[in-house]
Amino acid sequence: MESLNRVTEPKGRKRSSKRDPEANRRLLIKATLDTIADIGVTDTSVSRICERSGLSRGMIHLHFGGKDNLLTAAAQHFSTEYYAEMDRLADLGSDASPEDRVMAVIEADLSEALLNPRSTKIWHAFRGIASSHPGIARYSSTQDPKLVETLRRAFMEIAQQNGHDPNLVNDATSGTLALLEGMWVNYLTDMQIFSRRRSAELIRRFLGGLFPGKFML
Amino acid sequence: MESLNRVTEPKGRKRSSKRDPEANRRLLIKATLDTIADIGVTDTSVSRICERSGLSRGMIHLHFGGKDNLLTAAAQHFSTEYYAEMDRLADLGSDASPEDRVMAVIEADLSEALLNPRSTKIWHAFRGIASSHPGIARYSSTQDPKLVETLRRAFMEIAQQNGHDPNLVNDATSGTLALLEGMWVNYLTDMQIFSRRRSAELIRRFLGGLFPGKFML
DNA sequence: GTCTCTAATGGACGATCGTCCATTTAATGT
DNA sequence: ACATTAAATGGACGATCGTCCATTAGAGAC
Repeated sequence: MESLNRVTEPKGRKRSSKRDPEANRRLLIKATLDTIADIGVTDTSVSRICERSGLSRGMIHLHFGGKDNLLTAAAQHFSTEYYAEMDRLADLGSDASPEDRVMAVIEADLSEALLNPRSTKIWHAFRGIASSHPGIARYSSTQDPKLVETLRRAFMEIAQQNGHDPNLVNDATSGTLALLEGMWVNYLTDMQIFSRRRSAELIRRFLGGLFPGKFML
Repeated sequence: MESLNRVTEPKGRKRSSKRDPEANRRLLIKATLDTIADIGVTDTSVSRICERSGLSRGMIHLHFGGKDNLLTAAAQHFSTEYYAEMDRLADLGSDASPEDRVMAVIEADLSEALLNPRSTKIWHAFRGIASSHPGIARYSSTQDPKLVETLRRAFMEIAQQNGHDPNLVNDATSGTLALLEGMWVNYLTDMQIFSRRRSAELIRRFLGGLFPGKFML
């Protein structure tokens, strides 16, 4: 964001310990997400966010201009963080086999780092209000272009070894994302019963059927 | 509900045209669901529900004892209606082939009767607040026992013709429901792009991979 | 008609909502 | 040390929230 690196800033110190607007901005966003995960969007009010962050009530209007903008910023932050973590977990080098790369995405999406009580609650809360909140809808899509491209490229490599029809790659990509979506819902519905391993193996099995001879255990 | 059929009631007349508590109950539930679909759960207030139903503000407390109970009743009603319509659309006789029965469920779930703007918005709105609203969580599951059993039975018949491992049936059932879940999300995210036909064919393709020789076009 | 009982009304109520701003506090420049 | 500027505070404000209840209206029973 902040494009100018203030030349007056000495050493590597982060400003001067107090009065850090940027840190407070982030603190508010974090408090918002935590509150949503704890008590739900419906009960997430300005007062509640402030009391959790330890900041005063005026800060939201000061830094975001209103509650709606804070919510949108929180949704954007959450989405960005999610895909950044996905990149970190699933980005094997391009020397890895396409099957391994696909499975890396699946296992990353089902890992505790991405799929946990906090993130599922936040994710579904945002999705639930997205229809009536255009600003949030922009960040509640599961079809991140980069992730889609990663999957598509991998499936393409697998498919062109044999002679499959062109829609196969599209279907494999959409189907994989849809299956993962379903797994998140299963996790939200009953976290006790849910098994990350079984979920990953289920998806592998579906892909194995789609690409005979591939995705075997 | 009303266990006694008041003997004094003449003919088939519905009470006496005015003063119909049961109708008002249903009217309130319908107004609640419509409001949620229109402006979202967050903005769905007692006042808004009443103004839409044309009834007075006291009715909610009178018939449901509070807003929370009304919301829960609305979620239950919606869920019941959904599965009733699913039954109506997908219940081929048991003389139909298991493949046809599975595809009937899939096509029903993707039909305009079940998958439309109103129902997707309501469904995801309820799911979004389910985590912080135990009463609603009970009706936001996608794993309706009867529907699961229908699919499981059909996949069982398909599987036991060949000699597959026992987990195949469970995986096929869970996977089909997960894929449908993902399709609903796709529909919510972008209704313009969504295609019912392509979605159904995608799921069929995945099942075709799982059961070689079956689910062919 | 009168009595009885319940459905239904609509406003009162305190609590809380989100917004906004006068004021205070802290850091920087001179 | 003082002036300047930005960050941060916390309470005032009107609007709206959900609940509750005194009251009115309507439909049998007698």
